[in-house]
Amino acid sequence: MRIYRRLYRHYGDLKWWPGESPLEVSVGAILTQNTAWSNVEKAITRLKEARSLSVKALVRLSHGRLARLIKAAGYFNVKARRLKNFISFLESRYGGSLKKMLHQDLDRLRTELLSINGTGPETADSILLYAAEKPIFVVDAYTKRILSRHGVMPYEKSYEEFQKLFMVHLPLDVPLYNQYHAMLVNVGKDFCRSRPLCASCPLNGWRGVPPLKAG
DNA sequence: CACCAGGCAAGTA
DNA sequence: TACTTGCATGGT
Repeated sequence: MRIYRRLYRHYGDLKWWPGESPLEVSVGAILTQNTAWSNVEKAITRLKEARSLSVKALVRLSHGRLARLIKAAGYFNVKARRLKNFISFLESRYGGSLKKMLHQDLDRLRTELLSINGTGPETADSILLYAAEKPIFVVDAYTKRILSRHGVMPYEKSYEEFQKLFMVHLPLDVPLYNQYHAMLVNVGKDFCRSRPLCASCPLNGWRGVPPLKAG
């Protein structure tokens, strides 16, 4: 896509990575559901301080203790349950080996992840791309907002429709999808927060769509 | 003070 | 199938 090149000219290589290990990436993917990443970082930090960012520790933790540790990420009761669901699946099906679980082929792993209660399409694809390094495009709120705003696809189209749009126009390439997603998140943060910022968005003029005007 | 942030599942009609 | 609602903290 030409949008990619336009964004690349603006940002250059980002080499974005939302975690230091596959487990940290997976935990972060669940914690960031409808939540600012800055709050997720606080929760991850608490988990590390408590030496609890490991499969064994997470299995051992009670719901209440886990919920307290991740409090800063919001929805802590829901997310504690979802983390437990993920870890329980890992324990029972793979003896706690995340590596083994992530080693499968993309389609099987995606189906498995989606079968876990609390892991929807975006969470599953984040784990697939960033933890398992499988070539799947991650669609998030920024992606839908930015593409619909610039007249590429209506906002109400499904997750899979947005995902297909990227994947039929681009090669299956992990670093490419990583870079593209990172750039879209940055566009969202850098230019979609207010109208004055919007005016300098690198995508303005795409398909003739002008920046938003005041009023 | 109000509003929003890198979703998802469960309930309702 | 297609809405609607609950979940919750921290930043602006």
